[in-house]
Amino acid sequence: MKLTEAEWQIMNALWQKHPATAREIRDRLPAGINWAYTTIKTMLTRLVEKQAVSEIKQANTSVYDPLVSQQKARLSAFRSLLDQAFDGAIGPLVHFLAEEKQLTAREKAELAKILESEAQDKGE
Amino acid sequence: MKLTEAEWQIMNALWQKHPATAREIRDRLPAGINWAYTTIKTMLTRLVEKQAVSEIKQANTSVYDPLVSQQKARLSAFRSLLDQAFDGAIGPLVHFLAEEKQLTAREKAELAKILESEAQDKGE
DNA sequence: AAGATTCTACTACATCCGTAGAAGGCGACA
DNA sequence: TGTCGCCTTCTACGGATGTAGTAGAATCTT
Repeated sequence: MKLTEAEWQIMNALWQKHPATAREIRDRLPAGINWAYTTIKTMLTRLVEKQAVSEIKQANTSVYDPLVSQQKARLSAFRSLLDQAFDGAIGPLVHFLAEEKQLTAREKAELAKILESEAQDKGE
Repeated sequence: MKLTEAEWQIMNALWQKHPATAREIRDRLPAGINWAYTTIKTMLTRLVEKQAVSEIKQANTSVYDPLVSQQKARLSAFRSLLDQAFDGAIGPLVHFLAEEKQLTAREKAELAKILESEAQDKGE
């Protein structure tokens, strides 16, 4: 399930709270995004075709629900990034993160802490 | 510098070893990608327009060099992913990685180890 | 110097993506 | 019952993207 940039916006709004109508989604889009109502509808239609969301008509108004979980969409995006930009492996990503001055030490520490405790839990 | 999927393929081949000619790039693309020579050229032209690579003509053949480093391209892709799929923050990504069963404990541990030593080095 | 090979520049074209207008249906309300 | 406001579906359109063919120039090979 590959989402486009605009579709991510919609999905993000939908995951936030659902089911939701097109208008609700629109109101929940980040400030700065001011799409016409019909634009939202168009994208919802496409997402329904893609089976990323479901649509049910209540009276004359459609309400939408995500069919793919945020977790799943994130995984897919994450894997794509890995494949495309990091040789498909965690190793190069780690390397990159370590090198990357633009991530603060705090961010790195946070990342490290959680991952470490996780790894211990599971053992390996 | 936003690269498309196909452009990443080209850039990956180019970063691997450069300068390189179109033909060399072509030969270095992952098995499974079998683009026509002219397809490579088209994309190189577009990358030159975008100023992602430079082109110098040696005799009648162009040789190409990356103008954006792999590190920079990676950063940009990483940030995009963060913004698009993880609320622009490391936190949610961490959360995701921790939850994600599909990353092995080994991968997580590896990630954690490097990040931790990094964070300590730098202090914050 | 003819022929084969290889390169470049230009053009093409289907599909996807972002974005939205137009037109018509329906319930609320004066 | 006319019309206001919101909803829906259908249609559109320019630009980006993936993919490549064609034609002619340059170079190698005998």
